[in-house]
Amino acid sequence: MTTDAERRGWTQNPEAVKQDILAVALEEFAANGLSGTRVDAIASRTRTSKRMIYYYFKDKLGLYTQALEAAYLKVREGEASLDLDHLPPQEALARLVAFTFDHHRKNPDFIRMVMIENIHNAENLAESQVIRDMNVAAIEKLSDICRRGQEAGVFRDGLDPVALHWQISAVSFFNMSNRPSFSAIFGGDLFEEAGQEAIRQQTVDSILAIVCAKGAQPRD
Amino acid sequence: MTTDAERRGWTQNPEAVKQDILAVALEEFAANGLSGTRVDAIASRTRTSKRMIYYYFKDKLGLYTQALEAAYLKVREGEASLDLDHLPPQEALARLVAFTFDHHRKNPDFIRMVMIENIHNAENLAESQVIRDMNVAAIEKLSDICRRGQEAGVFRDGLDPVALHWQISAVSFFNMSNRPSFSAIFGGDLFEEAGQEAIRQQTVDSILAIVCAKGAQPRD
DNA sequence: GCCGAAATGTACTAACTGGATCATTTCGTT
DNA sequence: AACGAAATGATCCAGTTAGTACATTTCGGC
Repeated sequence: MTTDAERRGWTQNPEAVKQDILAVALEEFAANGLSGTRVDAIASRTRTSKRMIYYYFKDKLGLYTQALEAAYLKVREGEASLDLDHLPPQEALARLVAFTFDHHRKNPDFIRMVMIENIHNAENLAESQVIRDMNVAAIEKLSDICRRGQEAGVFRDGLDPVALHWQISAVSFFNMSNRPSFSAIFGGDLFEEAGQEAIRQQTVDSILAIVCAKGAQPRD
Repeated sequence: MTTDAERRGWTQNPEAVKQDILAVALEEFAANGLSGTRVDAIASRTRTSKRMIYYYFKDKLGLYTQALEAAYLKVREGEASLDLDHLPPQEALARLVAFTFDHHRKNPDFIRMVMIENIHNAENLAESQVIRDMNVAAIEKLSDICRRGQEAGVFRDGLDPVALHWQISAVSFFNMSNRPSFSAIFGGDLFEEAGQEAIRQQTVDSILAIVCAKGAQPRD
């Protein structure tokens, strides 16, 4: 099927142009970093021109910021599907950890954007109210599980959901972010499928271990 | 005291010049990334000139590579002081984890260099035999503890020292690398002194939990 | 004290790169 | 169908930056 754009020179289509640019920009920034990315490189991979980048996104940093938001948005959308309310607390937590681990694996561009943003001290991320809101919401699932676990007496008191989230994120994130250096040094075994399953299980176990009340049953 | 260099124009001092350049380069690369760093910026902070950078390090990438090696060297030197052989396995492991956690905190430049290197898929790191050797040696302490723990019957069988090291590194590294984004989103409480002690303890606990043999005493 | 290689300083350049300018086309509204 | 705002294309430019050419100084060995 030939679109209008192909038949004639071009058609006005602001939204599609914006999305086209944004998608390419995300890939380029994720691949090359902020200063490493060339605006011309983005433009040339686009169906439109550099002119439009500046028209819609003001400047390189504006484009980068929106690409960052797009990355967060995409990843948080993928999390929404997870429903754990019907599971007992231990099982729910185990699922959440395993899911988080896998979810990070499936979103390398997101990981790289966050890495890059951290290199820049999260200065752009800090400006984005959108991103803060998304993430604070993301921790509610975990808080909920903690509360249920404590009410059921299977989790210990004094749990800090943020600290738990911190640890879950740490391993899930590091697994992707430092894969190149880690496997360059220690070999790639851990990043084969079998290795990944092992460290995912190890992660689940270690998280469950620190939340479980003394004397409570280990699950399974 | 006035040195010869100050009295007259300058003195030949290859080694000092090299080290001067390298120290500044490490700071600049750690702060700004590979493509974000300006060779002129390094040169101007040096007691010497850009000319010497190219004289001793060939090009920007050569300088970067050596700065990376210097960062690794410095951090691995700091680890050598740790002696755990006289401690019982559980205690030794707890100490190693806590030490690793703190050691990462004390070396932000190293963290940032590794982050940057991972952005570049560890391509330069992979080339460096020096770095690989250093790191493989670093895991021996851990292997040793595992072996002792298993012989004493307090650690479970089938431990993988590399997987353990992976998890210890993950939290210790993430604690520094993602601090900007994490605290932008969730606030900085975890990175105050009290918060850091809490998550360090949480890390120690979670590692001990996954190595301990079923039914073995929790330490303390 | 002199000679040559190593070390250093100064000035320059060619290429790159973010961004701007100018001109043109589309298309909803009237 | 004409008008004006929005959207797009084609070029250009000024500042930056990695890297170099050329000249000079130091200093150990003889």
